[in-house]
Amino acid sequence: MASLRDVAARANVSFQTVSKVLNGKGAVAPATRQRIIEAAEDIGYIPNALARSLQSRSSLTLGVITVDFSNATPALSLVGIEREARQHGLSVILSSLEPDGSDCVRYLRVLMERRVDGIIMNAPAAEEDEEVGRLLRAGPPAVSLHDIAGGGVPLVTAEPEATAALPIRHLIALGHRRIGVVTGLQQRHSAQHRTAVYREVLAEHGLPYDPLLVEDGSWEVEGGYAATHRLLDRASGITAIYVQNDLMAVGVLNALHERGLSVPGDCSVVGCDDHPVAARTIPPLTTVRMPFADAGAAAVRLLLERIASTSPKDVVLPVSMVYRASTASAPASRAARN
Amino acid sequence: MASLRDVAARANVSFQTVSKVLNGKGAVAPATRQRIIEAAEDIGYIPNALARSLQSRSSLTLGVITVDFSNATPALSLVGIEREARQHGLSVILSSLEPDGSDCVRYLRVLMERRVDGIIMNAPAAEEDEEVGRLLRAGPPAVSLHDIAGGGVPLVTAEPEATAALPIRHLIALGHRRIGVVTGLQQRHSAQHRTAVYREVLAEHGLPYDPLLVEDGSWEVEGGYAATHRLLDRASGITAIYVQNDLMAVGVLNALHERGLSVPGDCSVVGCDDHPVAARTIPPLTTVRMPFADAGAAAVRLLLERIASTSPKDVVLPVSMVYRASTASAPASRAARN
DNA sequence: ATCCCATAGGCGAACGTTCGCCTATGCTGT
DNA sequence: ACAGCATAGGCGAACGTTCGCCTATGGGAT
Repeated sequence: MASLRDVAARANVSFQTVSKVLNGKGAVAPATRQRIIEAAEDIGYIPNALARSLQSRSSLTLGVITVDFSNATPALSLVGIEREARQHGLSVILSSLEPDGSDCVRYLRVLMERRVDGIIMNAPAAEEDEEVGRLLRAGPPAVSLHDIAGGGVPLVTAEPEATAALPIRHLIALGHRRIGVVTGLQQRHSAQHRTAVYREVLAEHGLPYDPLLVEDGSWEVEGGYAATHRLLDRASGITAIYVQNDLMAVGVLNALHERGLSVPGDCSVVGCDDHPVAARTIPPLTTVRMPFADAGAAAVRLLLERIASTSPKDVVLPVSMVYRASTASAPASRAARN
Repeated sequence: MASLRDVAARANVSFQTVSKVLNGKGAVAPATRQRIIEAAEDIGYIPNALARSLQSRSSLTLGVITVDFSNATPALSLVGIEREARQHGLSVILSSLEPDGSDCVRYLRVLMERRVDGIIMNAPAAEEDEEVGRLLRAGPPAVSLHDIAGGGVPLVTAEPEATAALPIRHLIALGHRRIGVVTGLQQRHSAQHRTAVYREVLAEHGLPYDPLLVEDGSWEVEGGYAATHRLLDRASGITAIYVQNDLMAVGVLNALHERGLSVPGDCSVVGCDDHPVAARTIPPLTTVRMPFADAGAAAVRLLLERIASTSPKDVVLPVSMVYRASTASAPASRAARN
């Protein structure tokens, strides 16, 4: 593979002069410049970014550590990150984690060895890992899309209160009083927080909190399906279900359909995320639009600020309700049959 | 940031000896070894992979060029790639493309500058780009998940014939004779090929091909929804629809539901991919299971072979039908109302 | 004719590694 | 007492850049 020296030999100049020309730096005579450019093209010179980074101590690379992105939501964040990084001329090194996040420290180290200019975390599984927190505070500039143990890392989040409060208020306004909840993995802060907000909003409206109405659906379609059956098997009078993501909501709708319950006639369903399929489920799903891709992009911008200066201010992005056909007023007096 | 020299100074040895110890290469006295290891830990030495790669002319990095992976299927391939790469100790540099693939050449060049050890292509938008083909043949070892203009690049694909033939044969066996098709983007080879196989299978069974039964759904939920309405508006007697991916099938099911057509009573639907939601659509979707993640992993393995030797043999992965509730025998004699 | 300065381009050093070769030391066998 | 050899570790070179400084050349002003 050709180097600056090879180009220089062919153009009869020193290799440093070639460097100047190719980077448009120093003063070089037009004729020489032309000769060098032609020589470079002739032998198909391609600069070596490794050597360049070594010397300039900047790799123009971002490291991303992410939860498994088979699911749409982390994939969307990743898309946002990648796109924004690309627009700033940065490459992205991607590391995804085992479900338990146990390999996070190892991959952080790999990123540090590769001298990435910054790190973006989207790995909720590691949100309680103290060692991860330490490394992120000590290592290159970092930004996270979720909590980091010990703090000290700027966060980009979607309004955490509103994310849960909007759909619950919507259901309460429609007259629902017994609202089931299908949660994400309950050890995740986001799931815990959404459930806590659910309780608070109930309390605000003088409604009782019934733990029988809360089931873990583990973020997955099948989890939502199974959780719904468990919920309806053991609790009565449920006229609405708040589902903490749309993927689970697909399972919820299916379970309700299996039980012969109509949505929203017998039971309203509200999801979260505004996943692409949410617009065409049967019925189309009322949900909370989450700015995943925007959050990824915002994380990159925040990271660039952190790299430039050192102002660690968090970013909070707005969420909004998308009203579709899966929610309606609570059935007059009869509860959902179940 | 600490270097080998810093560790060496602290341990009172030459920096090359530190290198030996940290890489477990040369013969070093246990006492010295210990001293060096402690020194390295004390000052928090982290090797510089950039310098290492420069010297060893191997970056332990794979470049991936992918179509936008907001959709589940390319995301799954990417997951497979990343996981397999990780298991081989390789990092992944991710570049996603604009929908038209126009920036492919640019990102290929970036990957070459970064001296990636190999490139994996999953960018159907660039499958006709001659320049991309040239670069891939001339540059570092490459493997692709789709056609490359001019060939010469090993391919990993899912049995292209079976992918379309299985669902069509299934529908014909159920007695369907007028089978609508909702295709992916028609300029994509895979969509073209599936539609061609559809024609062939019809011909095998002595059934006529009616271009009115084929509509472009552009791979997206909304595209599937709109295509279905167009299809049913202009063609009569359709009792089944073959949809070239599950995401569009969600839209198809919704459109049929809107028209008051029951699935599979009035119209059967068969999808493709076995997307996670396919198991819980209403009704659950009969579909073709596509090995996206496996293909990604296989691509990495094939690439490693190519890097080692130079045997460019393609890999073809099996697909299989998943029978669920969206298909049934054709209605006795009456056609679908539409 | 002299001085000055802008322009063009050369050159050494450094970034942090790995690799191969060389040397000093001390131990074994005769 | 000495050849022979294994062991420990030093050292130079190279990987391909960028950067800053230095020098040769030539033209204009005095």
